Amino acid sequence: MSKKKTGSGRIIFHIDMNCFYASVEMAYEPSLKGKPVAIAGNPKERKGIIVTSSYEARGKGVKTTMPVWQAKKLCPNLIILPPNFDRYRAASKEVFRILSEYTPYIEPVSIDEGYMDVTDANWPKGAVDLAKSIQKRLLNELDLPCSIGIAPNKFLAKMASDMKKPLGITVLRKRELHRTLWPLPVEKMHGVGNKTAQKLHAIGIRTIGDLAKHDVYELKHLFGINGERLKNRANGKDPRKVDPDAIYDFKSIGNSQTLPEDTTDSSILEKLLHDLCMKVEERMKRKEVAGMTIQVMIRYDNRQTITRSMKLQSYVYLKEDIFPLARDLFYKHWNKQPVRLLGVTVQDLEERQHIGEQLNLFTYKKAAQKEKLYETIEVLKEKYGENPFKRISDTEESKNLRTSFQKDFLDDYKQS
DNA sequence: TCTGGGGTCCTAGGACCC
DNA sequence: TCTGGGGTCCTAGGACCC
Repeated sequence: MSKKKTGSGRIIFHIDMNCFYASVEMAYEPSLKGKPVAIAGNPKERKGIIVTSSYEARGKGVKTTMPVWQAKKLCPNLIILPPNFDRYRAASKEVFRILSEYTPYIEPVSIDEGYMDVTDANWPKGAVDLAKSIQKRLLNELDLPCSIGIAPNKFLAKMASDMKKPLGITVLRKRELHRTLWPLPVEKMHGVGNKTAQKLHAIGIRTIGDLAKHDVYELKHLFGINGERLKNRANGKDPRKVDPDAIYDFKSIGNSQTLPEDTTDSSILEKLLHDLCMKVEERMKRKEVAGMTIQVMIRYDNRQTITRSMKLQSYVYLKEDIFPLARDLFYKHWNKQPVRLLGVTVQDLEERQHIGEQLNLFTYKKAAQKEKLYETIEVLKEKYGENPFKRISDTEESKNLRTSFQKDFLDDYKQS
């Protein structure tokens, strides 16, 4: 239903949990309330940056991504807690469970924010009252504060939720944009980061209002398709629907890690690469997906970062498949300089049941043209049953078989 | 003793095909 | 005698967000 709705007359909420990680810790340990609290990693492992902080800490100048030592200088009595992601995930689940009692049209955007299309929510007292009810329940039942933006589309709702924190409820109406949205500096706009802000300033655009009125051709020339989109949003236009299924089609799963210290020791690097592949496998198994592209990221001691990727001939999700490929990619492109961070990502994800069939169809169809491959298929069938291509890499032996099969197959296929 | 880790989307160039 | 133009796929990198 929500997907079919057109741009007119929708009521969209953006729910933004205030200082989410810090608030969850305070709900868990109420004695922390009213104190400057920050969530940060361990500085000894070079993960010591502020992830989130309470308003008390922010008041002293503590900001996200700031190194811990700097934050402590600004706020000596800052209480630093290590992140507890399981706890945050559990809290997030509770939040969305409560939201889903109001409407099924919910699109989670991240662990601590989401959109709701409440156009058809049955709430006779109106949107503001509905927002109050949601806010009150999250606070009473979970001890978690949130801000809510109410607007006719996602962009405006997002901007609205940002305007009053904590515990704000803000309505953004289209006809009032000239006094609500347009006076804001353009860098406050969602989608405008540092680089874009610089470029906009260079052509004389300082406020969102300036952007709303600017020549669309110049914007397109400078920013491509994004230029037109930014102008539209500045004018309160955003056609994106609230899509409850958006969370189900992810495009990639990756893990990366900064080393405790920069190194050129290949045994350390290989071990890290291996651990990363294990984590990726674990997450892919949990989500029951597989992917077709492997990407390795290398960040050097000077913070220069490269990514190198490889498209495969079949879907993978097992560490035994991912690791050798990731290792090859790494050694092929590593320039032997000290490494600061490594990352492994699998892209082009598909649900595993779904691709099982695809893979079979593909292999059978092509193989039928190739006499030589019949032999291989027979061997595989003998060993692994009628469906040899579906999942044959669970043992070392079958993995080798499959790899050589693929290689032969591709060579032949290319010649044909 | 500077700057984590999880993502998405867009662009641009080269290879290759017709 | 020389070389168009469209389309897709793959790869790398950049900008942005939380």
